[in-house]
Amino acid sequence: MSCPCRPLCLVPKPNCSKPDGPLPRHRATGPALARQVMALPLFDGLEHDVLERLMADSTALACDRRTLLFSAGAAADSFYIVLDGQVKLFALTPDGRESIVEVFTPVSSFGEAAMLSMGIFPLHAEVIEDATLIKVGRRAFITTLQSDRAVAYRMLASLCRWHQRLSSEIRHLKEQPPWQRVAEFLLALTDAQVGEALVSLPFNKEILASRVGIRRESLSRVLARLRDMGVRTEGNSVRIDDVRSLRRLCAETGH
Amino acid sequence: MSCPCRPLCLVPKPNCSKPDGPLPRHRATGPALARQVMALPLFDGLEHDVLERLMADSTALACDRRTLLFSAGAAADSFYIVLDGQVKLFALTPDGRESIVEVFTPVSSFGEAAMLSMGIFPLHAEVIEDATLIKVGRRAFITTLQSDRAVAYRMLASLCRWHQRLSSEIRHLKEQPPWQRVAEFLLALTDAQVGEALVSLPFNKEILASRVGIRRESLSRVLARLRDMGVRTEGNSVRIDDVRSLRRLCAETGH
DNA sequence: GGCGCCCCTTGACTTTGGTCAGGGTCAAAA
DNA sequence: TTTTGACCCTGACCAAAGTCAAGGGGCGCC
Repeated sequence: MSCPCRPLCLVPKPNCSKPDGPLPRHRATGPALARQVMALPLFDGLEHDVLERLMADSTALACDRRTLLFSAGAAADSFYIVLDGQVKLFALTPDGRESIVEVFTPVSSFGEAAMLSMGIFPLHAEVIEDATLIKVGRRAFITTLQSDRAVAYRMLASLCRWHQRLSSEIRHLKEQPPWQRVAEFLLALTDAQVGEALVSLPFNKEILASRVGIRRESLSRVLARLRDMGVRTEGNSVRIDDVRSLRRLCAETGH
Repeated sequence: MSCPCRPLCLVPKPNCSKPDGPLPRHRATGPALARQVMALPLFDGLEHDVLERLMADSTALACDRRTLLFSAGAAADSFYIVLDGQVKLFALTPDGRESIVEVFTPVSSFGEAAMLSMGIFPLHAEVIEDATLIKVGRRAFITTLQSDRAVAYRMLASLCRWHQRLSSEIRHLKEQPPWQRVAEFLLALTDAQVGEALVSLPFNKEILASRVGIRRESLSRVLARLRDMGVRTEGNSVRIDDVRSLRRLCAETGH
């Protein structure tokens, strides 16, 4: 579960000759892994040895589906990086239903906010697809922050971007009807600007419904209605006949 | 519009004998103003001279209602602190309606996120109640960030808290029916935990409706329904008969 | 095969929020 | 005084999402 030489040696220095300790269930190791972690907006451009030190105080976790990482109210003394698999952050409504706030896919991180502000997780986190995670402790992280002021600045920018994403989601929830939110979600899965696109849903429909803020029955109906607009969905693969025209439809009046 | 001695001399050092330059339309000046600015979570605990330097490169603005501070797409090379009055951040839907994302009241700040991430404002900002603002330039701010690493850390924490607020709002939008969102909004206006409470709405019903994501007609109906639950509203003052029981109602099933 | 489980879909019905139109109150302007 | 405009409420109607119930298809397992 951990690297042979250190708690977690993800970032061998260029001249390191030791064989990379493979992480369970995750294909990338050593340099490839390092490249992935450094691809996180959070750590983008971080110096090699700073990252090395950070990772040395972290642990890698291999978690099965349905593992509960933490519950709301738990002390947040670390945050997580998703290398593989998926993790959902959700709340429980008083009547026992769960509402999914976010789903994290590789490569992304979550929990920094809770860790740095209140020190308490406000939501529950559960692995929904067998996952490989890195757990980064608060102390190590703060040390890193202080060792290099560029890190703090970069992290600030990264949080700001995230902030924008959240506030645009609020906008969408308020001003778009559900079918447009679904359509935009699908469109976000492809880079294509024109013509046809074939995308595959990153998770099942129950979760997708929760992400766009409707029930799964409504999602079914929405997808049925979208069929008339050239969105054919079978299983978890979706073919969009004309990306451009769908985008136009989404941009039109929420009415 | 600006302080007599400097672009903006909000923070006279203790031994400064110059008279405080009064800001138009804003009661607090000099030390009182400094106290207000330092009350911002963003600047909480900032050293006196650091703040002084920051403010020296800022400008104070007295803006009338309906002033457009910036439009979506404009270059974000500064952010704003609200000392007095109110500013709304909103988007325009394709059919010309506006949806308000946030309303800022004293003392708070906005625009940091846009400034630090993309450098472009994603929303429009308009003064909705005659306001006194401080406009802080990017360069000065970044200098401050770098001069004191504690600032960066504090700002990180502050952004994280904000992040939590946003993500809890997303939760509410998804899992609560409008009447609960309205009720929670009202409850957030009082500190009382039990018994009766008398609150006054910080802005008119049109804006309130937009904040909770419904139309003003719906808000009227919601307020009418809330009357049966002991929420009497006349004008912009609202009396809640039993805070405790209303809170309980809100916590119950969104169903 | 037969069974149960999971995921998804569909239909019938109910509830609710949006839309449109009308009207009321109040205060400032003409 | 009347007029105007800002703000708010209400009713009638409609479209859409939630709810409840039923059922289909795929898949692993005994």
